[in-house]
Amino acid sequence: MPELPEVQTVVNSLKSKIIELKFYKVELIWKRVIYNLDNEVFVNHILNKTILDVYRIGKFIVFKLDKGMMLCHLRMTGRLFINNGLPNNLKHISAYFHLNNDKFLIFEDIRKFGGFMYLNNIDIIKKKYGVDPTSKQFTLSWLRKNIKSRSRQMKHLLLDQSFISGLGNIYTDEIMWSIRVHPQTISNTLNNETISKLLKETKNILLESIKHHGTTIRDFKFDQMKTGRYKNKLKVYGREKLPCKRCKNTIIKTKVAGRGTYLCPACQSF
DNA sequence: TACTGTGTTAATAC
DNA sequence: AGTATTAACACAGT
Repeated sequence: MPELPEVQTVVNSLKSKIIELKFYKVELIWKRVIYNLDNEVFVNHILNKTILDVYRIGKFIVFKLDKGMMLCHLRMTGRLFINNGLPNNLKHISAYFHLNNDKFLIFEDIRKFGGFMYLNNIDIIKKKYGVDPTSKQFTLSWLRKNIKSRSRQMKHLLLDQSFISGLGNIYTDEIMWSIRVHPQTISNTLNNETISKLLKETKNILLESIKHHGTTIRDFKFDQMKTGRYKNKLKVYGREKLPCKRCKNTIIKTKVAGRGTYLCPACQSF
């Protein structure tokens, strides 16, 4: 499931191949693939626009155009890649964009939850989404203040995109394990030392995962079917019934914030 | 056949 | 106001 490192990996894989190009033709196969506008209006906005930059905000891939911007969200199974031609089987292709170098930007999405937006400016997104954990704003003083002023289960809080933008189910479990905090711990009970660890480990885990091109459990692919290697580095996610890599106790799978949650009941005490 | 997982939003409840 | 819970979306996999 694409979270911050996976989205960054897709951005990195697209960037060198798409900058300076234009959308020559757009085909929206899945009719609900545009989140915020009528399909026709969306197409008219991006057609013949030059792509000036590609970057990430939270879990959004942003295509900066010479007027406005196009955002893509992969949700759970979205794959976005450049291809020389169209695939033979269009069954899971939600949309494709014919580029003016005769290649295609293809959006494949088995579950069809992913999609696109066109925006004139980024203010709406900036207002709605929280601090990016790889940005300069993600500091100890910010984290302390905002964790202690809330009374929420830690996993719930970390998953809240309006608080920190970019984390999902895999990395929240990894972060909680690495700082030895039970995911149901209430945020305002964390001490300063633990919050420091949270800051450091969040950055470490995300940057390390980006280095390994993210985590592929099942669906995540980038750049024509390449997979991320961070799965081999996961300490707790997906390790139900296996020994904890720290204390050898058995990892359990439970439900927190409505999500499947992996944890070590011995070193993440509650 | 029925259930699960997964990101996000909307609706609802406390 | 702040927080938690559930359903909905759509589909493959079990």
